[in-house]
Amino acid sequence: MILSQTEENYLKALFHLTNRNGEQAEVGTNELASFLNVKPASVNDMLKRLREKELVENERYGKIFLTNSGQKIAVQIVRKHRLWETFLYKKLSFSWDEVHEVAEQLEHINSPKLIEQLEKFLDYPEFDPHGDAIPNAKGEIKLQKRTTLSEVELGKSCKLIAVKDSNADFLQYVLKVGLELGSKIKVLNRQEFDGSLEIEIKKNVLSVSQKFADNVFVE
Amino acid sequence: MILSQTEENYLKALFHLTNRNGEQAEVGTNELASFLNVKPASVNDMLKRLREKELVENERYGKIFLTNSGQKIAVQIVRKHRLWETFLYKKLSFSWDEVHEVAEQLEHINSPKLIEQLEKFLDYPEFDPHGDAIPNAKGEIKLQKRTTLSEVELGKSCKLIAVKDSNADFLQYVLKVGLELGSKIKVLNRQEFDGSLEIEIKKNVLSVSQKFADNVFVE
DNA sequence: TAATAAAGTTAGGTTAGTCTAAAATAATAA
DNA sequence: TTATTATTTTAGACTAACCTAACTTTATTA
Ligand SMILES: [Mn+2]
Ligand SMILES: [Mn+2]
Ligand SMILES: [Mn+2]
Ligand SMILES: [Mn+2]
Repeated sequence: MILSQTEENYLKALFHLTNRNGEQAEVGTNELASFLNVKPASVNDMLKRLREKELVENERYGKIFLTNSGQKIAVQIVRKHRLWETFLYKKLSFSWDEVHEVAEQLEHINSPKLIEQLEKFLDYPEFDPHGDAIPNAKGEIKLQKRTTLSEVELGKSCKLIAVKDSNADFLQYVLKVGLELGSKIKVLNRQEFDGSLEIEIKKNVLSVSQKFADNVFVE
Repeated sequence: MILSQTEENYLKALFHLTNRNGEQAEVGTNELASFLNVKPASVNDMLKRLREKELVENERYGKIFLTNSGQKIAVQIVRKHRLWETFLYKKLSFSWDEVHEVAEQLEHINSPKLIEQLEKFLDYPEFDPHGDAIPNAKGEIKLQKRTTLSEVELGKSCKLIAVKDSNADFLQYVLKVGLELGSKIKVLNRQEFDGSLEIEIKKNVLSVSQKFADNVFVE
C-alpha cells in the first residue's frame, strides 16, 4: 500500500501517543490534533480515510487505535527515522539536536533496499543517538523499561539511557549541563512546590526543572 | 523560498529540457507535459504559479524559460540528485541502474547541512555513477563537450564518458554488452536504414540500435 | 439531576495539483 | 491563401489535506 507522507505522519503520531513509555494509552481526536498541529476537524477527515484503508479503528466519539497493519507500518517509519538519525549522527557529524528534524523528512523515503543497506552500512545499530531502540526489519523493538528522572526516589542513583528527541534546545541544554547517554545521576532533593530536582552529576550539584526531568529517561 | 516537490520537479525538468547536451533548446507546454507525464493543461496551471514566483518566464503561446533564480534552484536539485546517486552507488552497494529512482526522492530533502556533509563524506566527487558532472555548492557545473555515440564518424574510436540515467533496463544492458564508464569504443559500420551501429569493444564486435547509441555519450 | 464544560463531529470552504473537453491561436500544407 | 493540423489555453471538475463555525455528544461539576 502506498501512503502519503501525511498519512504516514498520522500513523506514526498514533503509534507514539498510544505507546507512552511502554504503557498503552488512550488517544482522542483533540490530542492527536494538537500533537500534529492541525485542527480536530482535519483529524476527523483523515481518520475516515485511514479507517477505509483499515489502518485505524475508532467508533463515533470513541478512542482511536491502530490496526495490526497500521501498527506495522508505523513501526517501519520509526525504524527508518531512527536509522537515519544514526546515520546523520555517526557518519555526517550532525549533533544530536540536529538529527531529528532532517530524519522527519528522510523517514518518508520509500525504498526497502535503501533501508536494508543503510542498516548494514551502520553495522546494525541497536539505539539511535537519543537512546531509543531501533526496530529490526521484522518490526520487533527491544522494549526498555525506562522511568523518567522525575519519578526517581530521593537519594537514589540512576543512569541516563534516553532523552526526548524532538526539542533541539532541550537537547543542547542536556549536553551543556554535562549529561550524555550513560551518565550517572543522583537525585538529591525534590522541591515540592514546582517539582524541580537537585541532582548530582560527576560531583557537580545542579537544579533542573520538572519539565526537564520529565524528558530524561533513566533506569 | 520553500517549494513543493512538484514545483521542484517542474524546474528540474525545464533545466534538463532547455539544456540538451550543452546546447540551448526551446521548450513548449506539450513537451514539458509529456516529459513529466501530466497533461498540457496541468502544465499551464503550474507555469502560472511559477511565473508568479518569478522562477519561469513565458509569454502566451510562447516558449518557456527559467529565470536566473529558477535556474539556480534547478541546479541545486540536480546537485542533490547526483550526490545522492553517488552515495547510493559508492557507500550502499546500489548498482548504477538502481540509484536514479531513489535519488528522485532524496533530491527533495531540504537540509543545506545534509548536502554539505554528504559531499564531504563522499570526498567531493566530480561525477555521478552515470558520468554526469556534479554541480558544486555555488552551482557551477563542469561542462563536458560530449557527443552521442550515434554521431561518431565511421572508423573512429572514442571513450564512453556518460550514459542517460533514467532507464534501468538500458543501464543493465550497457553493462551486459561489456561497457562501463571509460570503455573504448570503435565504430565500424552504420546501417543506413535503421541507424544501427556495428561497434568494437575489447575485440568484440556487436551491433547496437540507433536508440542505444543515442543514449551513450562519448568524447 | 441539571447546568456547564470538554471533546468530537458535520457542513461548507480553500488551495495545490491534477484531469477532460472545448476553444483559441500558431504552424504547416494544399 | 485557405484549409488542416498541431500547440496552447481556458473552463469546469475532482481529490487530498487543511480550515472555521456551528452543532452534537459525552464528561464533569454544582
Ligand atoms: Mn527523532
Ligand atoms: Mn514525519
Ligand atoms: Mn539520475
Ligand atoms: Mn524529483
